[in-house]
Amino acid sequence: MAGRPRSDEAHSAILNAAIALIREIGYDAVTIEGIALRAGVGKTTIYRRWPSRELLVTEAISGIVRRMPAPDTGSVESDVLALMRFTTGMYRDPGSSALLSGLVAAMARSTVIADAVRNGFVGQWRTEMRVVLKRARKRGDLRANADVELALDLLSGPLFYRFLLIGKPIDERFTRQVVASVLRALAP
Amino acid sequence: MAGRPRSDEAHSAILNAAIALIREIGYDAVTIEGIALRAGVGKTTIYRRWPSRELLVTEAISGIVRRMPAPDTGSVESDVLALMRFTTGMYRDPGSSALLSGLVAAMARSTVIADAVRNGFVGQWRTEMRVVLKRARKRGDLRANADVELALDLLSGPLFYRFLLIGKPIDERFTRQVVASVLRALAP
DNA sequence: ATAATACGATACGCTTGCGTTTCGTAATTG
DNA sequence: CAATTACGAAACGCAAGCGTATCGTATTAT
Repeated sequence: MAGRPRSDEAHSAILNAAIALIREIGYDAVTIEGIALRAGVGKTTIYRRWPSRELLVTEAISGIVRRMPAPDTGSVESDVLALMRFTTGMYRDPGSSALLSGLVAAMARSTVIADAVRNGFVGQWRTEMRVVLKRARKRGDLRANADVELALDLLSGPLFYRFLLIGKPIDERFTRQVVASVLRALAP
Repeated sequence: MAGRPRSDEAHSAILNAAIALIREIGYDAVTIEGIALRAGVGKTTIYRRWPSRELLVTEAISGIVRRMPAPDTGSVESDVLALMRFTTGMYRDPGSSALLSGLVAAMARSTVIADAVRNGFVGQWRTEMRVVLKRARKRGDLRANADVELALDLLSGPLFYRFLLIGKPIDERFTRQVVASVLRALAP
């Protein structure tokens, strides 16, 4: 076979433009034409690769996953805090509010996007935190019957809620308070 | 002055149609024309009352507030649970996912809508829960220095997070686990 | 009765984005 | 060099919703 190969440059330019636009104007407001313009690419190039905006965005979301810390300091509290700070770091990023809220809205309407998000950074975070908590439990720093899955929700939930619904700052003090409370609840 | 008065019927029909549509198709997909059609009303009638979709929806949101329980059973746990069940009841309502996620996305882009939501059912719930927790603290069922505002986030957050982001059921068991954990963390 | 205002309905011109097609150019294989 | 495929750019017809204007009708105060 012959022919010009598809440009990897264009591919990633499109994905990056998609994420940037979601951050700036929200998922629902993002258009294929807008992405093409931002990426410096013809619409044709996009349609050749993705049949729908949904699948494009799904792939873009999956690419958001950054390297996540896998802390093991010997102290539950500092391990947990390290992962919590990864979350708060994300929240501090300008545009993350539009990004996250747009994704949440899209998730409510599309199982494909919902799965992509849950298997993406959300799932990864939970996986790492699960390791930290199980290790702590085995070590006796948490109750033997402590429910790890519940703990994940207790830790992430308040930040997520405060960030998206209440709109108050997720500062270090708040984060520490949440961690301390949850660890106290699960203490032996 | 003379002239036909504005129809209260039309007014509430429009607001109801707006809420129903947000539930069904999400905030971003709701159009003025759709609302007019659903309400059995001319577009003119809508534009005569609201200058923008945003303000219309803001007023509709403010109307969502239902009567909220103000429990005082003598037991912290059952008081808290009563208010928590008010929340879970909302979540159980079909379409509440699209409603809430759509509002969250809108809040990220409009301070007006954000304020309406926060002063609406969210604020009311927090007000009631605040009363319950402060009473419990005064009674000595919670630590004297228990942070009530933090407790509100610890209680609502996990449900909100699980509902919108994780997509797992908010059943009675989960609710009880959250309440028990938070009360344990704040116990004297 | 008459003037004033709101009503639902319908049509208007306008804009935006859709998904497709066409074009001349660029890159790759054989 | 020839065949093939991707590229960016531009134009296409189409559909939806915008906000406004114009109907004839209905409801009120004077």
